[in-house]
Amino acid sequence: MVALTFPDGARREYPDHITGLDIAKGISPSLAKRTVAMALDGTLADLADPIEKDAKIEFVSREDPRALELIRHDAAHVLAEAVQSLWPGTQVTIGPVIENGFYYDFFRNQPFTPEDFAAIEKKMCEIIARDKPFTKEVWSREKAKQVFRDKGEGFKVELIDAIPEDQSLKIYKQGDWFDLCRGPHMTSTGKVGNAFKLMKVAGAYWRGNSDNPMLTRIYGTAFAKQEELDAYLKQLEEAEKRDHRKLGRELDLFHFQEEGPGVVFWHAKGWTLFQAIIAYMRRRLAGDYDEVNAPQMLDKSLWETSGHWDWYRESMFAAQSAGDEAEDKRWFAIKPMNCPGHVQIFKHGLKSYRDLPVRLAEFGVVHRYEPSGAMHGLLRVRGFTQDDAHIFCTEAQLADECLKINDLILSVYADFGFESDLVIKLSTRPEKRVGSDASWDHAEAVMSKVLEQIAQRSGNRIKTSINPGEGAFYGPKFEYVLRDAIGRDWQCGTTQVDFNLPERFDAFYIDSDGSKKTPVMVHRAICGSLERFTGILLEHFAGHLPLWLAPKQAVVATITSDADDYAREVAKAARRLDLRVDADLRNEKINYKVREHSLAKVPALLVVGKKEAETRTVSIRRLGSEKQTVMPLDAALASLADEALPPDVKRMRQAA
RNA sequence: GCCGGGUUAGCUCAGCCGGUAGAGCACUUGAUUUGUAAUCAAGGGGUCGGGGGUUCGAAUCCCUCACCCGGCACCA
Repeated sequence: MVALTFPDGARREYPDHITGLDIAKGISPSLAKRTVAMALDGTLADLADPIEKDAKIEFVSREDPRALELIRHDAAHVLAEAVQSLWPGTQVTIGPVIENGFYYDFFRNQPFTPEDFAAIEKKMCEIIARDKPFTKEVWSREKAKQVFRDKGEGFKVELIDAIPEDQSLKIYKQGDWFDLCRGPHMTSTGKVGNAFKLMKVAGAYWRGNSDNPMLTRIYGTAFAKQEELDAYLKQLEEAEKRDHRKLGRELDLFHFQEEGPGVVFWHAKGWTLFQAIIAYMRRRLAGDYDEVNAPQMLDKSLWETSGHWDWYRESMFAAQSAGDEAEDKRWFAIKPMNCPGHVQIFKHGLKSYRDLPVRLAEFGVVHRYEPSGAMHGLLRVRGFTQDDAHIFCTEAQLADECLKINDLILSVYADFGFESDLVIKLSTRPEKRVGSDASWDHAEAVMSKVLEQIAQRSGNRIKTSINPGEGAFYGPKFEYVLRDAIGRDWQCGTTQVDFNLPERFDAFYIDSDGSKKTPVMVHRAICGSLERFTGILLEHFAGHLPLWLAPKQAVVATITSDADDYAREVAKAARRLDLRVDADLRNEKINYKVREHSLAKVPALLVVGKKEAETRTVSIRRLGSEKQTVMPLDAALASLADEALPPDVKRMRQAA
């Protein structure tokens, strides 16, 4: 007998091997009908599974949030059946559920195109309408391999070989069609419903390895209800509207062109925004860091010493004299990182333990030859500016330095409007690395402890996790992941502990006992790539930047030319308060001007007509609002100037 | 880098099966002095991404290169 506890707390005994379906039927036929799966002790399972031990049982209906992944998973199977019935000979591989839907990878000589979607979706609807039950069978390894081999499904055979020996092989049938799958599934294909949509096709390597054949992946999404699907599609449209590449063009911030793949042409307004971010970061570093600047190009020998030449040569740019007759035809590497340069600065002159920690910061421009397919607007470029720093310290100072960096990172993110849903990941030693296991053991131990402390100090507000094998080649790292206004995650900051580079470069300090010691080096970035961070900010704010970041903070717009002199006066007074202001004296209707500056996302419009000129007031209209507020000029400007203060400056003023 | 799709005026896009280019916005000029998201009119602007091929004839078909987009792989 098994004892099952129901959600209402009732506990009943049933014979061994009874299935969820039998129990549901026993309770009521309507329950059995609307139940698509069950959860045993919180774990989803097939409703037809026999129950072998005592558990808490819940019947999951199609509307249950937990059913969503089942709907999507089942939809992936339906997709696979549809594709194989339309194009026999297409091999199936895997079809998992992902964040916003599902995909299925197929192998076929002729890739699919979105034009095939209509036919596939039609076939999927047929399969769903047929409403065949999902049934599960457990096959022996031999039988499964034989069956799939006979069907010409080579990829499935490979998958079977990869399944650990102690796991049984489950086959799910939906009518005649079947697939190897770990499940669980709903009771029948009809439960998928019609709120699904195929989204896009893409190439994807078999098992994620670029040495393997390329498969065709079909992405789709599915929801319990049509309204949810519609809402999701709407949300995608919204995300498209805040695409920073679109905003960059519309707001005249930057552009790219063919001659410079992956390098940004910053226009005046974009550069103003970019510089506002750097100016903010500089203020945040003042007092703790020394800002330096290391050369853009250095003899490649330095990169050989650091290990970058070995590790990343394919991803580096190098330059030499363009003259055929030049005496010095050495290769200079254009810096892909600032660290070797900073080590040279540290090494210049003898350092005492009393000098440590030495914190060298640089807003250095680095170049990396990113794979052509990786480039993406500002988010992935070949030339970018890092808010980089390297801290040279003693072992004893290491943990404190990491915590100090953490404090700075969190407070910077908060100032930019990223306060919640922060995740910090610890990436540990990769397979390919430099340095002894002992030094990695040590570095990882220190960082694990620091990570714990960070989580504790945040009151467990910050989530932490481990990324095994994802560390840099010279040391483990923390990765700071923030979440934007529409729920997307971005990895920005990083803290990397490095016991290797200082040693490779023979960097040392004189300890209190007069001996030479190798310092520990911490690499850290807060925004990471400032180009990328600018792109993230644009998408986060949908181009509607807070006043302190907006490149054009206000426009003074006249209604008639009678107000021209006054408008000039207003603009001048605003500039005296360090506001970034333009005057729009064109002979245009105020409607026209309002529309134009609103589209340009200017945060504040100061409209002046005859009335305002006579009373020395301005009519303020804020972006996103139709409301107008008439205020005396001085008060209006003072309030704007106050709002335009960067958050750190505001804090300092308030403290003073 | 790999797979697929794309590149037509400053921007957004049309141009069917081959017959040497079009719209709206923007721009320039003129008129309009206007009260909170587009005033009217006229005008200028493209060797259809580059190169090659097929053809009497190519924006259109084929090849190739570059760049862009969606994924994959990569991201010191």
